[in-house]
Amino acid sequence: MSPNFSIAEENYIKSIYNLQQVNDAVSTTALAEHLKSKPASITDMLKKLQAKGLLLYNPYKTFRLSKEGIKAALSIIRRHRLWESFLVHKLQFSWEEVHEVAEELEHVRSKKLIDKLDGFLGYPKFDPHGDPIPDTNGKINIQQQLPLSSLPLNKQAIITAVQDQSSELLSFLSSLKIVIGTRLEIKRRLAFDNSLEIKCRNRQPVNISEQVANAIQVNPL
Amino acid sequence: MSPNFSIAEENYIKSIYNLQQVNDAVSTTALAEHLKSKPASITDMLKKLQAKGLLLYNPYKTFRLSKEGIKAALSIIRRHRLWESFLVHKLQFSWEEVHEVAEELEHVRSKKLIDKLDGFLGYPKFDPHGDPIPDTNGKINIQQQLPLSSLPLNKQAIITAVQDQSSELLSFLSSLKIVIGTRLEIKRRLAFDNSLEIKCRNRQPVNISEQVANAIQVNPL
DNA sequence: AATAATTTTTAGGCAAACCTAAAAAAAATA
DNA sequence: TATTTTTTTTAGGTTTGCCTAAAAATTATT
Ligand SMILES: [Mn+2]
Ligand SMILES: [Mn+2]
Ligand SMILES: [Mn+2]
Ligand SMILES: [Mn+2]
Repeated sequence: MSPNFSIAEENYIKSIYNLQQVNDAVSTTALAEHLKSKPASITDMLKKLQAKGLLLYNPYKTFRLSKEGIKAALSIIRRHRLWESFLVHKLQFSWEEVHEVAEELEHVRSKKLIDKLDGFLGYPKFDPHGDPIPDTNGKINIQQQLPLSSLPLNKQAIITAVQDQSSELLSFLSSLKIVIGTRLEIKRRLAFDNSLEIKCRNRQPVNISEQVANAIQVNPL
Repeated sequence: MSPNFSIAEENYIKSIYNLQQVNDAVSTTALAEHLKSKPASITDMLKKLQAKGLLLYNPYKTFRLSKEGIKAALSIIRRHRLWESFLVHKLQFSWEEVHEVAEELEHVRSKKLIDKLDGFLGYPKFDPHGDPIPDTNGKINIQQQLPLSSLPLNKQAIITAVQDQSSELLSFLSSLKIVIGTRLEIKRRLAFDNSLEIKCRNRQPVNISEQVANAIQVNPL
């Protein structure tokens, strides 16, 4: 059946998947930073993943997940996002607290557990950060979205997702009442620092930095 | 705050706790069998646990958990039994399937997660096998019970727990409709093999072996 | 009490997953 | 293109948790 990966291997597979979504070519250093480890450790693991057929790897050049590797990544991501949904909707965690706990829960490898959890939650399509949840066959609907920083001025859009790396960012957005589904538009863009003045229906406009605008994904109306 | 133990350490602590409940003196070989490893590996870990102050250890003689070690064990057992309850009552697992999955879930170390899960389940006092669940402070109510094999003839009793090591045993009992709360009495004891003929109210009597009777805990009425 | 059997520990090794420092390759710059 | 800088890999080492085989201690038997 489906092979069993170690926790370390799973964390590598998921990180590589996430990085290659953004940038087709993943680098050893980028992955080391993402995983808070050292480049030499990355190389060790790249060789192991290649040996297991999960990675297409040209030493000194590029690497990316094989078909097999992507399948494994989607299964881990499914677990991660379902647990996040459970924590928020059943245990009343707030959206910025769940990532860390899900980072551990995702490694409990029982297909039956995850499929039952999915049903218990009512087969959610998105996690609390707006990211799509792969179904039991690993099918994922990547939604059409762009970073808020690329949205034209005065164009209405709905927030579809927020990159959930940092819980600080998520609680900051919560405090501004900026959540998944919030409708907004950009009123002004400062050339000086690329910060944005954004306006939600019947609310005071607020200013956000370029970095924050990059982390927010929107779907233009 | 509370120190963090590795998964291996947690499994050792829990096994030692369980063994010393039955038999005050735990032996290296017994622990090795319980953990499906080798005596030499046990000795390695005993030294580590002693160094961390979790174990009172006299080489070549006996060992048992320190106060600190018992506290750690109860916390792991709390997690294990709450997850088992979740799996049975929320995800409709059957009682013989849950042990294996809970064996992994128990290692997710987040006090907040477990306390919220406890509330979500309605602060259950017992797990699906009838074993008491320690509360958030580690307090556990050990119920007055004895193995069915020690129950006198013709004395009514209620099943309070079943030792859950083997899922085979649990599904066997399910098929006989013998579950937690079932009221029964022993009608006959065969000296030949110590097997028992047991009778539940308005049901046909059934025969069970000495080993099965040892695994069933009862509370005499 | 001496010997035999059993249990436990020690000695030495291995694999996984990390690390630092050095070497090699690739990319950037002059 | 030659040189410098940056990136990546290799070499060698550590810790954790496991193993087998041998030695030591304990317990059982004569
Ligand atoms: Mn993880
Ligand atoms: Mn998420
Ligand atoms: Mn376990
Ligand atoms: Mn149980």
